[in-house]
Amino acid sequence: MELSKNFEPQAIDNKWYKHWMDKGYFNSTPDGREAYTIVMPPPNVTGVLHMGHALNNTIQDILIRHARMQGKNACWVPGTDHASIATEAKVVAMLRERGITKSSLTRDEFLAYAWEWKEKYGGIILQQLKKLGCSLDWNRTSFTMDKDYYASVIKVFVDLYEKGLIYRGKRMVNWDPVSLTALSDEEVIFKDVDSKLYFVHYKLENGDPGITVATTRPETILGDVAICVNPADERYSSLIGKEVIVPIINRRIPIIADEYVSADFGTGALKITPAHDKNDNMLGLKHNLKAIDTLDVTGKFTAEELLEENPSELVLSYVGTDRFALRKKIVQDMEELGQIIRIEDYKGQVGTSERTGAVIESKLSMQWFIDMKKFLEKNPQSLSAVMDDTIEFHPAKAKNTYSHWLNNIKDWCISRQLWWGQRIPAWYDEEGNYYVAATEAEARQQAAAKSPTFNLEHSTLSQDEDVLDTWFSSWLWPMEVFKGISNPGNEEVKYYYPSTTLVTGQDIIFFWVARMIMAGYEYEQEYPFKDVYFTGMVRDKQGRKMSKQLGNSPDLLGLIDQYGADAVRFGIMIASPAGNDLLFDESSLEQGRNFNNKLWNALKLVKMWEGKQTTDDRRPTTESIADNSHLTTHNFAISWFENRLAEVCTEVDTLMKQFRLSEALKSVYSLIWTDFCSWYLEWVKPGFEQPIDAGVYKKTIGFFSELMQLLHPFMPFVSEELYHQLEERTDDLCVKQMRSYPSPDTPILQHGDLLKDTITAIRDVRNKQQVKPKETIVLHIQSENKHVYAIIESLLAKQVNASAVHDIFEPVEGTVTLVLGKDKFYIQTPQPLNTTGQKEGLLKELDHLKGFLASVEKKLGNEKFVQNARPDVLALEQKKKSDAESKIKVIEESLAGL
RNA sequence: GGGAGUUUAGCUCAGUUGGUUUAGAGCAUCUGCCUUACAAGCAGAGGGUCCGCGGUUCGAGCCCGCGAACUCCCA
Repeated sequence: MELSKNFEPQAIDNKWYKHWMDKGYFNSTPDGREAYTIVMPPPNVTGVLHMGHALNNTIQDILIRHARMQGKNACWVPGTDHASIATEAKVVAMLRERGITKSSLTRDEFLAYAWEWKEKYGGIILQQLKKLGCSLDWNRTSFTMDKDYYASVIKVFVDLYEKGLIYRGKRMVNWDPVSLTALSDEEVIFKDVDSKLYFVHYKLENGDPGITVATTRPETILGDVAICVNPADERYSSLIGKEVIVPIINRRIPIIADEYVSADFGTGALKITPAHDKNDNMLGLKHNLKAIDTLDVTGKFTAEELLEENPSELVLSYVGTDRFALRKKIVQDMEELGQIIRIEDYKGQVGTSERTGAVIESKLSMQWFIDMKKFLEKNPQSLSAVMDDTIEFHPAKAKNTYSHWLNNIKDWCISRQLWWGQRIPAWYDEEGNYYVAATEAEARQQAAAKSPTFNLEHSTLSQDEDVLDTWFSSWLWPMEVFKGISNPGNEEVKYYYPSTTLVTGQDIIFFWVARMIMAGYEYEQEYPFKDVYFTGMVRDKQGRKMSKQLGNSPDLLGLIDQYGADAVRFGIMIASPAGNDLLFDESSLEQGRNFNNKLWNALKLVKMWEGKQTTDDRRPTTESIADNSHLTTHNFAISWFENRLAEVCTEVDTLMKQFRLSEALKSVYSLIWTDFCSWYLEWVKPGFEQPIDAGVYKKTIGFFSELMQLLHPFMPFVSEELYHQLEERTDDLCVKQMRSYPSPDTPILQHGDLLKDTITAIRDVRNKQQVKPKETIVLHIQSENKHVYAIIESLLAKQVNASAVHDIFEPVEGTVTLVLGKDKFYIQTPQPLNTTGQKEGLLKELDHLKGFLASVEKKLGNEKFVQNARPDVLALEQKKKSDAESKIKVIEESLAGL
């Protein structure tokens, strides 16, 4: 069969993915083998495949394929996350395009649209992962809103409520006035903004001048309940305890003192608006101040809580004005009253919604919370397991971040004012009492038992309108994908839980990793995963985050079409150590494609030998060449590569265990390209039109196959294809088990290094002497290790195009001298010598050696070093000295001969 | 404002309790090659004040202190 000029991945990728699926290689069921489990971080149903997913899932696929080839029962679970806020926003936007507003729909009608949307777009990302070659057990695909999953989330809520770990309370939340929901601190992004600092004067009751405060938010002034100064601030000590009048609304408020206020910011006086600022709220609670809310849920002015103060017409005219317009209006009105002293430019920060971009309002709101301190006290292993490496973080430095968060943990607000998600299982009676239960029927039973006015037949209960935070469902993911919550103790969860490795982004270490660990200890009394591999952020080559706004996210599917999935995987992995950001550059994909092509061409070379084999009985068989004394040209090459392969396999195994995947790939890459293609294949390659030894051919096919196996976890498609191209097979590489490798034979590897170094050095001489590739040289070797050169001599001659090699004991006149270690080479070239270049080279080398020798002698001349250094270090330094001295001698001799 | 991390060749990164030849790799660069697997290639080469300053030590890229720049997290 004719092989194409270059490797063409497109047809091959699809063919093999289908074949693997047909064979069911990715499916896992519990058996007697050790399980290797990964639960995929479920992507949002709103997502499309981007570089972050590609990085994350390539890593997981490498780990799972490696485990599968090592005889583990590999199980990689796919799935998606319902992503309340993001999905609801998408659905609302879709409805808006169709001219439908959310408020015109009932909850059920809206949810019907949401499900429709999810069915249509929700699985796209998982389909795209198939293109990347991800070996997922598709039978196990889960979704955080599946029926059982939904029920398990509700079950956990009820359970935690009954354990006293969930409470309901009015708390200051980050309110998004656009999506009309509370956000967690983690969903708020702080941005630097140019704003103004307004200096507002509050008069004393009797109309005398009072106190001036500096504020960035004058629109909240109608909710002011106090002015606060630092008790040590002498400027204001006489005013403490007096009352001032709030402009416009003319409310009398006290001047109080608290050390919280810093005297050197603004005027040193702070207005207190407990309903609209976190710190003010904290001070309000401390000083027993009322909170007066003046903004509604959409951020517009409301006078509802001002009515008992008989507000003026001016105040009432503000009703319905948006907070930013209100700021302008109130400033204008206060300027007219002469109460704005001055306005300064100010650089401040505002919190914005991660999802909608809206400026966040701090707002008092009734929400559901988890008491995280109590939860942690109940499950202290959540922290200790990470700190003592029961759960290992890669890189370990992520432990710092983790412990810092757990040690400063705050209560988790788990309610969201949305419809898409698990609805909070709390039911309210007409008197405002509430009952937490999995079903309404159970809630009714509770109500009947607790409330004398509740009538089981006639009274009605209404369910809480809110849904739970998405993380409140995904923290159960490693358990519930195996039905660990909905069907506790079942065979699957017993087999697969805890999972082996989690691969996720450092950015969700609190949102998700920490909470999964906490939930794992609460419900399975065991950690959810043994190792956590953190990926960094994907950036463009200028180091900018990838984002839609910048338009610097590459089209991944386009890249896969262009370069092939293996090349994309290679490009992503070659430079992304654990925890480091990946600076994505398309040129690394090119490197991957070139690598594919190199493999393809090596295949073409080997296939050329298929029909041109010969057996030579004079040589020892290639199967039994353990004894060095029998080494000849061909079987030295074989023996060397066999040992080199064993060495790298061991190395890769160690690197994989340490999660240094990028380095493991580098090792495989250079083993294939440099050791196999550039050295080994050249060494065993027969001359033009010559046949190859049948034993050598057989060995070469074997090596090539083993290299493909080593490469397979990283580049599954090309390796499977070549594995089948090399020989007719009845098995597939995908599930082929790794063999164990003996420890390599060091002398053979050293001989190989000597051979390679000698070839390179002589080629350098040829280059510098401008010897044409086709011209031959004659080589004279002066060495004490003649038996070593006897083994490698013919390979050496072939690789440097020497017509003859002679062992000699005396320098040869009229030749180029090359010094390597203690060995000397005299190279006879066809042209006259370029002695200047040679002299320069030798002088440079001499200079380097003398400098080196000086540094070693300085060390050895230091009495304290000789006294303190370990004996082996001392011996080494002495060896360095004698080596350098003898090399210098050799070079000086050579120079004298020039 | 608080905390963490990073800084090694033009770029991206290794460098494992301080000593293994006055620092390694890949990519990029330069030179020579259309050598019969591969120009998406082959052969060879050049390239570093290990961020700066001070300290500990016989010995520092590695340990300690101060400083600089960048990044991330939290407020």
